[in-house]
Formats: sequence, C-alpha cells, structure tokens
Amino acid sequence: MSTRDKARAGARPHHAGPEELVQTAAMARRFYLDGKSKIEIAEEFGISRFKVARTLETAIRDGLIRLEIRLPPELDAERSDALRTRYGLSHAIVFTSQVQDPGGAALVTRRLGAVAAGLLAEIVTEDDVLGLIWGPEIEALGPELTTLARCTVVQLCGVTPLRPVDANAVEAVRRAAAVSRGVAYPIYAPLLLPDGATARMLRRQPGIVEAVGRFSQVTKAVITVGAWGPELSTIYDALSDAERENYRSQGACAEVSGHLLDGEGRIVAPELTERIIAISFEELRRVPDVILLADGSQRAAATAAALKTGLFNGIVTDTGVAEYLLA
Amino acid sequence: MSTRDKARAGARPHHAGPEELVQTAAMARRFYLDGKSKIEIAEEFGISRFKVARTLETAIRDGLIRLEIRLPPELDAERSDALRTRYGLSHAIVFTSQVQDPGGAALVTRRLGAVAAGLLAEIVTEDDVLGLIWGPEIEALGPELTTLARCTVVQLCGVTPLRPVDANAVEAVRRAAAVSRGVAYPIYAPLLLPDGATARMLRRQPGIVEAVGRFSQVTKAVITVGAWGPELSTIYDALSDAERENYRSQGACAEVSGHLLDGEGRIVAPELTERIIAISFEELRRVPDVILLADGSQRAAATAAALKTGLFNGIVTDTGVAEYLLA
DNA sequence: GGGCTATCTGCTCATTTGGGCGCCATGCGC
DNA sequence: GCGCATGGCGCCCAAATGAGCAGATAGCCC
Repeated sequence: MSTRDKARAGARPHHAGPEELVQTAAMARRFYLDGKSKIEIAEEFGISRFKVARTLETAIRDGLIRLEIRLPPELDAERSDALRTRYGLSHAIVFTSQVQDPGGAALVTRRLGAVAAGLLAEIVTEDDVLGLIWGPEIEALGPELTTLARCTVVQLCGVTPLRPVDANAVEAVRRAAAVSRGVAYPIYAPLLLPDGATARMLRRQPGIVEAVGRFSQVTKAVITVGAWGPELSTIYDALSDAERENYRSQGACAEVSGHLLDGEGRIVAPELTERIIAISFEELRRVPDVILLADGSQRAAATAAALKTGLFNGIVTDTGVAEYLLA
Repeated sequence: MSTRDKARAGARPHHAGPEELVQTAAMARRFYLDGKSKIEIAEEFGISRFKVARTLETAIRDGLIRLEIRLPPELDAERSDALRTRYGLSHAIVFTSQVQDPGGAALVTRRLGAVAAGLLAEIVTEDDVLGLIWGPEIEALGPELTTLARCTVVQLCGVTPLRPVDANAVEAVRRAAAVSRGVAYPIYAPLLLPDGATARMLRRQPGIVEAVGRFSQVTKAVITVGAWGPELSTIYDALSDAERENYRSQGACAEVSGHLLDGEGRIVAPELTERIIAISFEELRRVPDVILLADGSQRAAATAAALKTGLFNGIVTDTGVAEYLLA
C-alpha cells in the first residue's frame, strides 16, 4: 500500500488523501497537545514510531502543522533575538514602531518608557542598586514604573533642563524610589559645567557626593544615547555653536553619559569629560548590567556607535533602530 | 532574582515581563523551528535544560505558544479522531456540512462522494478487490473518482431504479473500473425480488454469478446505510406500504446492503434477506476493510444502528451525523 | 521568631527520540 | 527483461528528554 502511495504521489508535493490528513492531524494533536509519546501514538495507530516521527516531521516541513508564537503585538521577538545574538547581549527588547508615524517620535519614546519599565520590574531585585541616567527616554520611563523591587535608586548624572518638560528632570529617580519603596539619590546639579574645576567642586558637594559616591555600587544602570544634533543630545543642546561644530569635526556622532563618541565608539573630546557630572565609562564598565535605551531612527547611527563601546549588555529599542543595527 | 519573580508574579496568571516573553519566544523558535536541542538552548541562554523545558511547557500551557494544525477546511479533524477512537475504527473521516443549508442534502451527498473518492484513491491498492454497494452516496462517488489503483471492482448488490437519476445506477462501478483500468463486475439485476426463489435463480445467471461469486474476494467494501423512510432507503422505496409498516412495527430503523436493522443493529425480517441480491453480512464480515458512507442527519440514528453491527471499520460522514454518533 | 508551606531549582535514572545504516520493493532506462 | 537508482521502512545506538525527588529559599501564619 505504501508503494502505491509513492506511485500516486508522483512529484514532491505529495497530494495527500483525506485519511492521511486526518490521521496526521490526530497524531499531531496527540503528540504536541496531549503530550503522548511517539511510541504510544505508534501503538495506537499500528505503525512504527519512526513512521510517526517522519509523518510529523514532514507535516511541519510542509506547513500542515505550524507553530504560532503569540506575543504582545508591541514586542518584536525576531529582531529582539537577532539583536541579542548579534551583539552578544543579555537583554535585548525590540518593540514595534510605526516608522511612518509623523509626529510619532514622542509617542515612540513613551512606548520605550513603558517597555523599559516592564523590563526593570522584571529584572531588578531587592539587592540591586539601580542607576538612572538623565534623558528624554528616562523621563518617559518614570511614569510607567508601577512595580519595582525594593531597591536603591541612584541618579547617574546631572541635569540641564533646557525645555519646559525637563522641569521634572529628576522625577524619574524619585518615582522609581517611590515605587520601589527604596532610597533615592538624586543629583541636583547641571550635567555640563563651564570647566573641570567647577565640576570637581560640585561633585564633592553634600547631596551630590552621596549619589556620585554610589556610582561604584550600581548593579543595574539604565543609559540613554544621544545623537549629535539638536534635540537629540542633552550635551549638544547645552553647548555653543562653535563647540558643537568643533566636536562634529572631530567625528562626534553619539553621546553617552556625557561622553562624546565617534562612529567607532571611541571617546572624542576627553576634555569634555572633566566638565560633566556623570558616571564614567570606567565605573560603568564595572556595572554588571548596563541597559541602553535607544529610540528613534535619528539615533540609529549613534546607537551603533554606543554599542561598539562594549559597555552595554542590554538594549531596549524600536524596530527602526533595530533594523539599522542588524543591516 | 527568581524569588522576586515569584513575589512579583502574585497569583496564577504570572504577569510576565517583556524580557521573559521575548526570551521564551526565542527559545520556542530555537526549539520548534530551528530544531535545536533543549541542551543547546540551555547553554546558549545560560540556564539549565530543565528550565528550558519548563519554560516551553508553561508557554504552551498558557497559550503563548500555540500549535496550529492546518487542514483543508472541509475536513473535521477533531470529530474524525473522536469517531475513530470511540468506535475503534481504522478509517474515520468527518467532513463539514452546513446543517442549516435548506436544499443542501444533495450537496452534502456530493461532498461525501468527493471525500470518499479521495479516501479510495488513498487506500486502494492494486491487489485490492473493491466492492461497491448501490445507493445515492455511491452515485455521488462515481463522478468524483479520478485516481484509483488498478484494482478489480465488484458491484455488491442489485439495483432498483425508482428515480430518474437512478438510470445510471451501475455507473459508479463502471466509472471506478475505468479510472483504475481494472476489471468491472456490475450486476444488472434488481436489488429486491418478489420472492427467494427468483432471487436464487437470478444469482446463478451468467453476468450476475461472476459478480456474486467474487463477493468473497472483496478486500475493500464501500457500503451505504439507509434510514427507514421514503427517499432514505433503496429497500423502503421498493416495498409496499403494508410491508413498510410491518417492518417498521418490527423495529426497522436502518437498512444496510438490503438487510433491515433495528436500533441495536440486529437484523429484523430475515425473510427479506432471501429476496435480495446483495452481499451478506457473513461475507461482509470477512472483508478486511468495510467503509460506511453516511450523510444527512435523517440517517444519523440509522448510522448508529449500522455501526452496532460491528461490520464496519471505516466511516465517511458529515458533521451532523458525527455529532449524533458522539453525543 | 519559628515552623510550615509553596515554589523553584537541579539532579538521577528510565524512557524517548533521532541520525545514520542497511534492506527491500518499485520504477526506470537500457 | 535486467541491473540501477530511488525512496520508504525499520533497526541500532547514542543523545536528548521527562518524571519524580530532595534541597533550598522566601513568604506566611501564629
């Protein structure tokens, strides 16, 4: 009879009869849903277990049986996985962004905040010291935080409110601490100062030294990346035109925690480092989990540069950026 | 951290974070689609293989991963399987019927013919001797036959054309033989005769004895079931009103191969058996594969009775009948 | 604070499973 | 008609897997 099967089948497509279809479906249900073993199924249908295995195999290959992975629609499992594998990350979450959405940049940032809040709720434990940088993504994160283990929260840099919405700049840190019922260490100081001396002096000020002194204890840091352009970087916006152009000519492409990076992730303008109040790359490198928040295609190249620093083992980003990173 | 998971999880639903969702999705893809082993996956994600197993397990349980079995829409895999299991059949195929379809009885019969033709194409081999009873379902089967192994085809009963469409009563046998390029043994004689003597005489006639003599060689028989009512049974339609009522009072409920059955599948009116030209139950019992074609809810009870004879190891029927049989 | 419970975790061992192999029947080209 | 290629089939054996178990840990109730 099986010989006839072959004869009837002809070429590859193997025109299956109703009996075979129904039987295959039954075997698939038995195996995948009822959890029966192939041996049991073979006995039930009076065939060899190898036949069962091959039947299911070809059924999957021919698409008769399909595996559907249902995920909240805002999560992009495929790109998340690709990103994680490609960049060797521990955490990689890509959420879907409607690229064509016109004024949607702010909306994308809000969704980033929600996803990042979910991630923090998931991975932060009581023993963690959570560090938050300052930036629009962090501000979007704040309101979305609803659950958090009782951890300490440390602000990782000063703030330079330039836009009205920045008024609640340190709000995220306070909000995180409130949600987690933990201790908060905000930094009430500008991110960028006129010179290194001022910055050094400020770092020793009470209320600031408490936070800065805890940089080395941070176990999970959430960092944003800025691109070298207006409204895309807190540092860029705080500099003069001449400085902006100067650094651009030096190849500045991205900004991470107040540090400027070129396209290869190397620090340019080390002198700027003196003038900021922010966690350093050396300190960041000792943090077990450093998660990069990056949204918006305008920041795609900057995100790539940031990843090249090797500082990050986690990323939360949108489809657009992910596609750039995977291209 | 896992302890926090539990704390955060709260009750059963386990509100999963994005990281977990994405990771689960990645593991599912690795395991089910890429064919990686759980051990490999465990190594890749830095967890134990047990954790991988449990993650996938709960993902399936919670519906995050779903197995979709795609089948031609006319086939009802679930009921086919249920029928097969419940009645211990080798072949059970249920096709979907639109019950509310008003004049759809004929349409259902046509679909039954198509499905049955597919089944025969699938299971009949060169070595088989295919036996076909006479009835509306068989007539619907004929035109649908397009592929058939080179088998011998034997008609299993005489015909009593009462309706115009019955003119081509033996057409199915000829058609089957033509498609299979095999030998046909039709029976040009009435199914029901006035008395046993006539029937016995006819069975010895040349052209009839060839077919009747081959009843014992049949390896696959296709049988229909009639209900005890007008237009539902070839025998009923051929009897007089008095006889109909007589047999009804004896409990006649179904008609199979010219034999009347009560609700329990027992033969009533054995005297009628003398008057027919049709394969007997004894002969039928020796046929390895006996497939029942039953369509239309009017025949549901009759089908149940027929199955109780234990003659059948296969059935092709529609959803309505299947539901009755499973109720 | 102290046990108790529920849960998660990884382990051992028996079972299940798949890759690769040879066997056999069939179809095909010579 | 006859070898040869092809594909299905089942088996061997090593790898993969699951069931059940024991330890650990945190939450919880008294």
